[in-house]
Amino acid sequence: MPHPESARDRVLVAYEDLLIETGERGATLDAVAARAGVSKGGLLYHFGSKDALTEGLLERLRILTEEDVTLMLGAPAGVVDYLIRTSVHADTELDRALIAVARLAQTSDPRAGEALAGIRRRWLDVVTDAVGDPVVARAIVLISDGLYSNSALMGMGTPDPADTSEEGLDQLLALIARLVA
Amino acid sequence: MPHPESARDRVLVAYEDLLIETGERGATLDAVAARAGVSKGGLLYHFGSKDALTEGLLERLRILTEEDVTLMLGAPAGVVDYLIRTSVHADTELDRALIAVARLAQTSDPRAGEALAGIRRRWLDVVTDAVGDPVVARAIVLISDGLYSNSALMGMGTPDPADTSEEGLDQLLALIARLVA
DNA sequence: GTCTATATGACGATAGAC
DNA sequence: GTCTATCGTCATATAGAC
Repeated sequence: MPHPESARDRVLVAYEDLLIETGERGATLDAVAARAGVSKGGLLYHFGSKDALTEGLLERLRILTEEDVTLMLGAPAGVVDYLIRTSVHADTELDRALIAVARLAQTSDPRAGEALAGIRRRWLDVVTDAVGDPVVARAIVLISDGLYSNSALMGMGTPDPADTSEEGLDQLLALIARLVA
Repeated sequence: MPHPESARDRVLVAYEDLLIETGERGATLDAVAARAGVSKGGLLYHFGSKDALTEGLLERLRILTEEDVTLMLGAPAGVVDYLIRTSVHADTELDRALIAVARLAQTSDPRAGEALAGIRRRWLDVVTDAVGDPVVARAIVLISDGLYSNSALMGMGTPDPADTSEEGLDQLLALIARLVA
């Protein structure tokens, strides 16, 4: 975010927050405006419609994804370790944008669904390159999907600590290492 | 469903359909009534409120889950084979109820989230019993979660054919067999 | 750039006829 | 058991002042 204090950016972050906390239903223009500290009219000056607001969020997700892929490719412990460890909700900027867009994807916004599918495809390609075997790569990305789904995407109360704890992830990665070897 | 033609059941199925196709936002009382072929007043005779409608759906999910666990425990090819193969969307009654409830879980209905968490816990227990190793069991259920998430829960366009095809599942199961052995 | 005020429509729910 | 009619509320979006 170039100018985090600008009203436009505050609005985008508020929209993200409300999607995460209350789902699409609660992320109304009124609520977003109140959270961002502007009036509804002020909000609609920056984003001419709710659709434009969503487009802004998708653009933000694209940018954050590119940054993440770069980090993943340069990760000291390797691509797989990076992917799995970042699959549990850690409240990073990417996490938050991803969860927010996931909320939109379920309510039949096709653009949101396509954006998520594209990101997943990107990850799968990187992992396939890293481990060689495409079936193993699929299994790894599916485990990542499962972790994400449980810890962040679905609002299913408290996720299994075995899945989200440092120790649980270590065990999982040891298991995956057996597949890659 | 005891009396599939009764208006009450038609309403419940219509609610499910609309949650799946259009998300929570589109599953309004008006839309559900129209789809079920009754008036809004007629709908509200059977379910006194939208909350009661949701409660009816959750009850239906509970019943279908019990049936599924029974089938899983008696599956000829084993528990793991059954779980993985039924993790891609196959349009069964359970699938549909599960997806519908998942839509509600994301928009902050705590009961829906708890229902899903309970089902997942149930599956994890059964798989842990079957394979012995709890870490392997976690990995298997996570792969199942990932498959579900991609093929049905998230509206992400066309899922990867490698994940949903018979052949793709066979490859995945062969990989899992290496972990269990 | 940001505000208030308002138009327009949809949603959930109630009342009461048949 | 199912209908029509209607109320109150809240959502998106517009118009126009400052």
